[in-house]
Amino acid sequence: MTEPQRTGAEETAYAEQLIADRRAKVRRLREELGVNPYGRRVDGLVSIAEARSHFVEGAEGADRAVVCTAGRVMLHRDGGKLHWLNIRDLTGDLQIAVSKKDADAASFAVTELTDLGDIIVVQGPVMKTRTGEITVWASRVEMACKSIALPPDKFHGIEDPEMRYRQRYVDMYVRPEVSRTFLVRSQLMSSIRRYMDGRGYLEVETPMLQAQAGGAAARPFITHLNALDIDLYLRIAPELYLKRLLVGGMPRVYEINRNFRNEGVDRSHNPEFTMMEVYEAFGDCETMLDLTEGLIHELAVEVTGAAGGRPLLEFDGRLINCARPFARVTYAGLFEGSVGVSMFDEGAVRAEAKKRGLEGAETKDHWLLVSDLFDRFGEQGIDPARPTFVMDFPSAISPLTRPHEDRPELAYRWELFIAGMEFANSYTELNDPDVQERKFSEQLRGAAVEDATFRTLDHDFLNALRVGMPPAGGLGVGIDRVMMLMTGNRSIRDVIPFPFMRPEERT
RNA sequence: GGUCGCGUAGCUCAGAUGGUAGAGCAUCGGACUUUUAAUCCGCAGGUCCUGGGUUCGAGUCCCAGCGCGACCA
Repeated sequence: MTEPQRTGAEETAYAEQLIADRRAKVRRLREELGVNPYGRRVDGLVSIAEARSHFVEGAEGADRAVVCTAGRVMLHRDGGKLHWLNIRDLTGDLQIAVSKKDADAASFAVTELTDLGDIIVVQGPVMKTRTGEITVWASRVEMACKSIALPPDKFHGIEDPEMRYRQRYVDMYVRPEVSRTFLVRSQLMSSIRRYMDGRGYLEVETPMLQAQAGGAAARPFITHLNALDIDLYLRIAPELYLKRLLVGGMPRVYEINRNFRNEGVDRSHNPEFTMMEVYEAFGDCETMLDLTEGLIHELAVEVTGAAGGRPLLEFDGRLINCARPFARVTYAGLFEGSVGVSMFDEGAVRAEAKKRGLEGAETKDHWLLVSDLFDRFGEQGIDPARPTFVMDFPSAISPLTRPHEDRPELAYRWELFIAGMEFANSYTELNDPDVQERKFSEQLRGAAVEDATFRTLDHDFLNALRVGMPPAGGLGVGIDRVMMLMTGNRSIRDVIPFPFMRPEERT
């Protein structure tokens, strides 16, 4: 580590001067105009979209609708005795004209002290200018909040991706499509819950602080409980607790919440991410497949408006057809097609792994090599433009999954791939406590040294299975990725309002 | 982890071959009652990411580091 770098937290003398200019206007509003630069409660406000909707073609004078609306100042054209402003809220933009003749004197004085980034309240009739722009011809203007921060370029906005994510609150008003994404995300979250609730699934909440981080193969974050002086893990998956609820007698449960994985940060991975997990007693992975296909299809129909037809989502430069049924391929078939050898042939798999320069081609477990090869090359065999279920994963890499009766190397497990990303993962759950215990132990032995510290046998979970869990289907859906697909954003950072960022160093 | 690219005014960006650091927007002062990235006149604004090196001279070339991004493993 060397000297911390200079950051945007420090201001140059010039930036300080620009801010001082803005602070001076705060003072002038107070001292010269007797106006509170930070506003007051306003009743009867309408959104900008609603204000625009009140425009009546041909209406003159008193026939014009008078509205009261508010927004952030995006543009300000000072014409001396006539000011033009463009304001913005979540619903859109609106032009405001403030004429010295038609606005009251206090309002006009406030307008003269209005800068880009301020939030103003405007009242007046809705009309159209001679160039056809819907405009509120202000009779009254109030300062709702004076902004003393320096606004970004009025035309280019913020271009630096880092600053966009760090100052998302600026990014959101500068780029309407950012706010729109979060709006759609919010609506789709409701839709997902409606879909699940409508099918009789109960939404539940299970621990995020766990003494053992189980239910997935991932490195956990470690935290500390002072009261007991013990380390705890942030959960990597809710699976083992949701299954306990099945043991307890809940027939259909789901949880939508954050999981935490101490791994890479890139375009499709955030350290904390939102998953939906679902368990259904007396179901299996086919039950979950129907549920998943229906959900993705329904959401796609909702965002495209393609009622019942073929919802086509534009993503990463291609159209993705979410019409049912989705494609199905087998893991073994995909493996053989992409890698060129049968995954069941250990010798051939090792030879191929060596040829392709994989680590541990001679020493690693056969099925771990298969998994490595599949992750690296197998997914290339999937048509990215078609949602595709990859069926029948190897048992050896699916420790919580029931094996096929007639072919125990294969498990009743599938994953859903769309546009080269994994969207969902589902099992027919293993409910034989003895097989489960054996598989956990095998997995522990196979774990790398650094991972072994996190992998301990969850004895209470095994006890729950001994009490008895009904046969069940289980499902995990990566909600952030669903949102990427549905909103057409290629980066997970664009569907998470505040994605993880390296903390800024301050000197 | 690897490769490539980027880092210059508050913001967005130019700065061939090394030779006094530029524009637009924003700010500040002035003009303007139908503008819409308003326009016009004027002023001001710089740790060229950091450190080292080569050179008479480095924003520019070299080395190292930091940060960000893209692609790849």
